[in-house]
Amino acid sequence: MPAATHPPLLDSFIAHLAESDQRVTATRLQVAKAIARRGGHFTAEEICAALPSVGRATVYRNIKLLAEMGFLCRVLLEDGSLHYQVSHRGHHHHLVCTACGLAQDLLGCDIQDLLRTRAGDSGFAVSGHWLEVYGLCRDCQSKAP
Amino acid sequence: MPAATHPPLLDSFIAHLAESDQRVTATRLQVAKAIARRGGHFTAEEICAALPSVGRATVYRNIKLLAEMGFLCRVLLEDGSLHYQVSHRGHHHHLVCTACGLAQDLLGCDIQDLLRTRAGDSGFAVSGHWLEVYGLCRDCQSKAP
DNA sequence: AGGCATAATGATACGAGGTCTCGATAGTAG
DNA sequence: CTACTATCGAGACCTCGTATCATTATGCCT
Repeated sequence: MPAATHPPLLDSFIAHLAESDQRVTATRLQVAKAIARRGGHFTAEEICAALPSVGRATVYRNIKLLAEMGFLCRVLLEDGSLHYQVSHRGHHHHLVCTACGLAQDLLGCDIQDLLRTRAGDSGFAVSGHWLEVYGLCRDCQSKAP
Repeated sequence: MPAATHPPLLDSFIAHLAESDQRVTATRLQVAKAIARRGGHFTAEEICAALPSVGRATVYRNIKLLAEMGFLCRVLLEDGSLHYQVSHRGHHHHLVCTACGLAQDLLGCDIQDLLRTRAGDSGFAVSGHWLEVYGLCRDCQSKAP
C-alpha cells in the first residue's frame, strides 16, 4: 500500500533548489534518492550508513535542508528517538505502530480548536502543538491478539 | 501561584521505595530534595550542577527512577530538549510558554476520544499519545504585545 | 569552452546528553 | 554485628548533532 518510490520528491527538490539560489549537487541528489528509495521513516544515521561515500555532516545538512523545505517531517518515536519521513505537505500528525514501526499520517486534525478552547480557559494563547499517537496498525492487530 | 515546595514528594518517594525493595539512601533523598526545592521544570544537568557532590550517573539513575515511579513527568520543549517536572499523577499535558518557559498542566484532556474516532477510521488501535502545546502564558501576553 | 566567485563538501574535532563498567561504599535483614 | 548486595562515584564510552576549515565543483558570465 505505501508507494514504493517517491519520484516527485527528486523533481520538486531540484525545482525548489533552483528557485532559492541553492546548488543542485550530485551529493544532494544522492541523499534525496536514498531517502526516496526507503519507505517509511528513518534516522539520519541510517542514511549515513546507506551512503558511506558521503560525509556524515553533509547527510545531516541535507536532511535538515529537506526538512526546512517541507519535504520531510519529523516523527518522534515512543522511546524518544527522532526519525524523519517523506512528508505530506501541510499540518498533520502520525499514527505510529509500536509493533512494526509503521508511521501513517493522520490528516485533518481538529485538535487546534479543542486546544484553543481548553487552554483559553487559563488565559494561555496557543501558537502550536506537537502530537504523536501510538498504538497498533491494522496488520499488527491481526497478527498479535 | 505554583506551590513553592513539594513536601509530599519526599514522603511518597520513601514509601514507594520501601514497598518495592529499593533502598532509601542519603543520595536518593538529596536528589529528591533538590528536585522538590525547584519549581517548574528542569534538566538532569541542572540537578547535577546543583549537587556537585553527587555523581552524574547517579543523578540520571535517580531521575529515571522517579520518572518510572510517576513522580516526575517529561516535558518536551519546542527546541527538542527534554525537561522534567514534578508530576500531577495521572494523564495530562503541558502548556509550555515559549517566552518565559513556564509549563502549566493541561488537565482533563478529552483528546483520547477524538483520536480513537479519527484513528479508528483507518483501523488503527490507539494505545497512547504524546502532546505538548506551545504558546504564550497570560503574563507574557501582557508583557509582549 | 574557460575562468571565477563562492556554495557545498568531507574529515575531523567538538559538545551535549546520556549510559556502562567496576571497584568502593553503605543500607538492611537476620 | 555481620554479611549480602543494592547503590554509588569516577570516568570511559556512546550517540546524535554541529562547527571548523581546507578542498572541490557548481553555475554564471563572457
